[in-house]
Amino acid sequence: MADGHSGSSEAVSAGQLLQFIERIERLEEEKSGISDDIKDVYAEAKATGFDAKAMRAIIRLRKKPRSVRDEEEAILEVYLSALEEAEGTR
Amino acid sequence: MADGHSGSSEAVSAGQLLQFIERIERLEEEKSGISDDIKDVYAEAKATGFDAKAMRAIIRLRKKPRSVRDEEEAILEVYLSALEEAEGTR
Amino acid sequence: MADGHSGSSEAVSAGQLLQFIERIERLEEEKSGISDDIKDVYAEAKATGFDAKAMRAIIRLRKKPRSVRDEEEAILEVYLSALEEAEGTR
Amino acid sequence: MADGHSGSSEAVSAGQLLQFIERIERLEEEKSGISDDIKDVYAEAKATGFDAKAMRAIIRLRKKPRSVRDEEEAILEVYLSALEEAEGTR
DNA sequence: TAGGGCTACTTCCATC
DNA sequence: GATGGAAGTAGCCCTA
Repeated sequence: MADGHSGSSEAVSAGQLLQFIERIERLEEEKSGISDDIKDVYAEAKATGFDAKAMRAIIRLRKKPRSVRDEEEAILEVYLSALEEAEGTR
Repeated sequence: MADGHSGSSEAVSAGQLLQFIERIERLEEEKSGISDDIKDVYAEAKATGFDAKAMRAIIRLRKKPRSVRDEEEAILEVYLSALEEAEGTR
Repeated sequence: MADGHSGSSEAVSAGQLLQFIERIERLEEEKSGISDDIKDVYAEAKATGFDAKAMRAIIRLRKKPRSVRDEEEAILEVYLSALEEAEGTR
Repeated sequence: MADGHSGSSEAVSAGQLLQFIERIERLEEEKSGISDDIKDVYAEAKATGFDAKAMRAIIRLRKKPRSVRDEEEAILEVYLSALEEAEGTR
């Protein structure tokens, strides 16, 4: 064996592990680069006179429609059944 | 019965529901008060010259049973040596 | 000096640190106990026939009024100004 | 001008705002896609027999510059010995 | 084992 | 420039 303590299957595992780690690290780098880009856009918008906080609010709103509909429908149902039950006490 | 659809069992349910809700709300208030207390202690410690981050690390360490901690460290070591090995083969 | 390496100020510091740590740990224990109580209430409610998810929705709703009002007013303002501007393009 | 209150500069602003918003939304979509990719890699690694938690720990370690890591460990050690000392005096 | 809820951390913004 | 507070995000756990 080439080195003092490793057989081929451990070598394979070690190599695989390293590959996984490095793939993740590359992806996280990309992700972080995109986060920076987003920051830049906010900064540019701010420099143009826009309010970042308000922009975030808008983006949040535009993002919701799907999730919001789900959640608010659920809440509505809850309210409705709660009301039905509460009306039973009158 | 006064109205067309509610009987005493719904009344009971609605009352029970409200009681459950209110018990939970009281507990959450307490919990949130304690969170505030914890923040206060960290602030006080910080004012005394201690490093909050390190304190958090210590508390985390003390929370985990020794055996768990040892095992996690062991796995980590194994992985780290595997990576060293793998990097050594390039 | 009593031991081989510590002076009284270090002793004080060490004692203070320990006290801070233990105060926090006690508070976290209380907090975690309350979390457990909350879980118990949910479990009890569930056993009584209520839907925990719906209960959570209700509690969320009842909790909001303050924060919601803030946030949704803010969003409303944003929307209003955005609309004012967008109308300028017609 | 067609309406009573909007001039070309508001039109420009509204258009700019929309452009900023859409740029950000596109970037956030990319970011979220990458997050999904990362999850996939962890899942694949796990299926291969690796422990995701340990992998995260490694990635965290590799991300911090050696100097930072050393310093944090040093502080932690100091605090830990302080605690040992303080507990020894009781 | 996948999903959702909870917790904790980090990052960002506003204030002094 | 620092500090505190708030928001968004990631990791963990527990249930179904």
